[in-house]
Amino acid sequence: MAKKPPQTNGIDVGAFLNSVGLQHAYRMSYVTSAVVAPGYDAVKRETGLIRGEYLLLLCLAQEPVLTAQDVARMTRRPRNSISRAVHRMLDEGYIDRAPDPSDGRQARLTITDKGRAMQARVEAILAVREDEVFAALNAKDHADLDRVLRKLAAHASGLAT
Amino acid sequence: MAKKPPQTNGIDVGAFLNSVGLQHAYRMSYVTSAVVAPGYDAVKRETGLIRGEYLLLLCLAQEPVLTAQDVARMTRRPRNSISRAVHRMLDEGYIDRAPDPSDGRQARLTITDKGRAMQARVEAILAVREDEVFAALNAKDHADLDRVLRKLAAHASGLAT
DNA sequence: CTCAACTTGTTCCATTTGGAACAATGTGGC
DNA sequence: GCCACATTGTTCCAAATGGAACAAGTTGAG
Repeated sequence: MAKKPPQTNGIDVGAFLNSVGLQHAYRMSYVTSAVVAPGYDAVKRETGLIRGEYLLLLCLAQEPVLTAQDVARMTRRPRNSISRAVHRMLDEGYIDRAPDPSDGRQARLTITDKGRAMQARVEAILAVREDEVFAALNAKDHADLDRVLRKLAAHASGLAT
Repeated sequence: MAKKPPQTNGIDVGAFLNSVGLQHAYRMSYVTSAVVAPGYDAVKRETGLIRGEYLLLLCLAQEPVLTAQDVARMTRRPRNSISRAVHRMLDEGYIDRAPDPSDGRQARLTITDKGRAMQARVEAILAVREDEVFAALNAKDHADLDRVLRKLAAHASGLAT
């Protein structure tokens, strides 16, 4: 089944993207949209979780203990979004929260088994779309992209929010 | 003035990003956030334009004539967002609209001189943040990233919305 | 020609989003 | 010890967002 060509009124989106004045940002943003937005929609449709919520689970699946603030910084999302997500994930039993004995302001968040199961489900959903988009790359492309993105992510994490 | 290290409670965001299970998507999304979100905020603060609005201008700066639908596809944004943007940009005198004589449903959008001036201003604002983030890359990184992103963008433009 | 199916642009509405202010707690200079 | 200042998590609220339904227009099969 042939794919409909990405043309509209003679506008070729791919060609357009290759002529934008900004260096990489627009193209990167476009590709990100193509991966993240449909993945986000699929996760929401299939699990009911919204972005801040599954990001919280993904973070807690990587690090055993985090504060809400940690998650906010790791995901570059505002604190109040994470705060809401924490409450909903607590209600669902996907995470636990315990006051930090050494700092009364913050709470230590951990993922539950139920939460870990949901996180695995979410990652599987996200991986489908991701694989579709990155299927265009060969081994060298993958390696190069990986190298550059690691460098960029490390650098960007030091920049102001 | 030294930059505060990107650490919080022992969580190194850069290291975290390099351990995420998803292949490229999360890192790419993170870097995109680091470029696009602050750029978006800066544009909004300095010009009052929101995302759909300046994307519309950027598109029209590249292609002399577009329909609202073209812009929606090029930017992967819903049509109603573009519709709103068109009305506001018309009110501001940044674009013109003329009915398409060959198809009564659609309208031909073009950018005005005033719009082009604003678009240049927006691109300058966006470039500042972009340069900051991509400053971490050397010439080979740039070339590799460019090559891979072009490939990805071309491929993604053929995928479903 | 006719009618069903489709496309464009729009409005309506519920949800998501994030800035700002806030209380509670911790920190550091003196 | 005390007090100004910073930090965490929260609530409130206005704005942005995107799905759904819609009218107007176009297309194509028969």
